[in-house]
Amino acid sequence: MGLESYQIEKVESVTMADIVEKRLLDYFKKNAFKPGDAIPKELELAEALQVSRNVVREALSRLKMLGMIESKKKRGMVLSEPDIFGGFERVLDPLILEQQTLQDLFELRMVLEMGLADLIFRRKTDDDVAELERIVQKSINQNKASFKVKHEIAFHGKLYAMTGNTTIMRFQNLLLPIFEYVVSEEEKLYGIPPISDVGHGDLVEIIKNGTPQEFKEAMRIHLSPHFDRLS
Amino acid sequence: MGLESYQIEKVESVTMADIVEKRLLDYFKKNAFKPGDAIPKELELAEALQVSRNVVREALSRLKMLGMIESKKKRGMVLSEPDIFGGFERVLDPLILEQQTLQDLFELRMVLEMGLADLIFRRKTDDDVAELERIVQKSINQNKASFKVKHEIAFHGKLYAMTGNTTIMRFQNLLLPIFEYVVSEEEKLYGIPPISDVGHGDLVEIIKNGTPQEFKEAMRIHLSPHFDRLS
DNA sequence: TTAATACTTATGTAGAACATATAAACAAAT
DNA sequence: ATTTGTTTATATGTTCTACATAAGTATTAA
Repeated sequence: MGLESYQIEKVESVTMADIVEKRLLDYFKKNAFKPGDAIPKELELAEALQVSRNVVREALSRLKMLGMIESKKKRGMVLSEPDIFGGFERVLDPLILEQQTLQDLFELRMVLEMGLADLIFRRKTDDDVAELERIVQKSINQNKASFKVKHEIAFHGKLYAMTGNTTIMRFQNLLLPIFEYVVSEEEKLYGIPPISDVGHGDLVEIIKNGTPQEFKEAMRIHLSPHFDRLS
Repeated sequence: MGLESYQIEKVESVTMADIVEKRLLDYFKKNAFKPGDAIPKELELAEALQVSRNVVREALSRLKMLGMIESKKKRGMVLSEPDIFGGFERVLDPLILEQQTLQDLFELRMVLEMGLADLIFRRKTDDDVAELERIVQKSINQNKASFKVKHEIAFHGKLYAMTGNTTIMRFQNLLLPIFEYVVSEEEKLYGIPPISDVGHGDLVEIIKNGTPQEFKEAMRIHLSPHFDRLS
C-alpha cells in the first residue's frame, strides 16, 4: 500500500512573513483603509506584531510588489490602488504553468471573445469600424507568417479595445502570449488548422450592419478551428 | 500652467528588492527553469548579485507569495507551479479598488457569462442538468434576500463548473464578491432592478433541449437588468 | 520674510549571529 | 541485512545592530 492511500497531507511550513502578510491584509480591511491612508511605521508594526523589523519588511515587500503599498523615506508608507493583474503578469510563463492551466487559459480567452459581442455593439463608434476596416485592408495580399500573427493581434486587440473596458483589454493582452503558445503547440501536434469560413472581413461587416446575435455566431465559426480541438 | 502640463512623471524609487526580483524572474525564464528545479542558495544569489542576503530574501519572499518558489530548511529552494490567481486574490478588495476598476470587473464577469454557452453545451452531462434542476427547484417559494443571493451563487457557480475549466471557475469565484458589491451599490442608487423575463428555469430548459445560440440570447436577457445599467 | 543650515526621522541596505529543520552519513540494534 | 537511532553539516528562518539616504521640521542668519 502506497503512502498516498494514507491521505497524509504535506506539512507546509508557515513562516512569520506569511502570517504577518495576512495580518496586515486583515488589518487594512478591518479598518477600512483606503488608498492614500498612511499606515504604521515598520518599527511600530514590528513592535505590535512582536516580530523583527526584517519579517515585517518581507511581508511589506510582498504588498509593495502588488502595488498595494508605496513607501518613501521619512514620509512613511501609504496604501495605494494596487495593480490588479500585477501578480498575474509575473506568473504567466508558459514554461512554468501546467499544461492543463495553459489549456484553461486558452479556453478562457475564447470565452471572453465570444462574450464581447454585446459590449462591442453597445459601444462601437464609426471611427472604430473604420479602423477595423483599415486593419483588415492592410492584411490583404500579406502572407508572411510573422505578419499574420501581428495582424491577428491587431484585429482582435481592436475588438477588445472597442469594449471601452481597459481591465478586460489588459487581461486579454496578458493572455495573448499564452494563446499564441498553445496555438503553436497545437500546430506542432496536429498541423495548421483549417482556415475558418468566417474571416475578419466578415466580422467587420457584421459589426457594421449586423446584430450581436449574428456576431456571436460568426465569432464562434471564426474560432471554430481552435474550438474543435478542445477535448 | 499646471505642473501636469509638463508631463513630469513621478519618480518612483526603485529598490534593490525590485531589481533583484526582476533579475530572478529573467534568470528563471532565460534558463528555462521548470517546476521542481532547484535554484541557487540565498547566499549564492546574494554573492552573485552583490547585494545583502536581506535584499535577496525580500525578493524571494515576493515570489514565495505567488507560489512560484517553495523553500525548505537545509533542502534549499525549488521553483514550483505558481498559484495563477494568488496575487489577484489578495488585491481584490472593493474598498481599495477604483470605482472604474470595479465596474470593469463587473462587466468582465458578464462577458464571461455570455461566452460560456459553447463550453457548457460541449461538456454538459445529464447529471449536470439534473443538479441544475435541483438547484432551481429548491429556490421555489423562497423569498428571503439572503437565500436569493445564495441561490444565485449556486446556480451560476454550477454553470461555471459545467465548463470543466477549473481556472475559469476559480476566476469567477474571485470575481463574485466584486459582482455582489457592485450590484448592491447600484441598488442603493437606482433601486432593485426589474426581474428579468428569463429566469433560471428557462435557462435550464434551454440547456436541456435547446441550442447554444438560444442559450446566449436567453442569458443576455437574463442579465439585461444589469446590462442595461452600464454606461 | 526668506534662505541657508542643522536636526530628526522613517525607509533602505548591510552584516553578523543564532535558531531550526533536515538531508546525509554513520553507528547500533534487531 | 534491514531497520532504527545518533551525529553532523547545511540552508533557510529570525533577530539585532549599524549605517546610508532621503525628506520633513526646526533653527539660524541675512
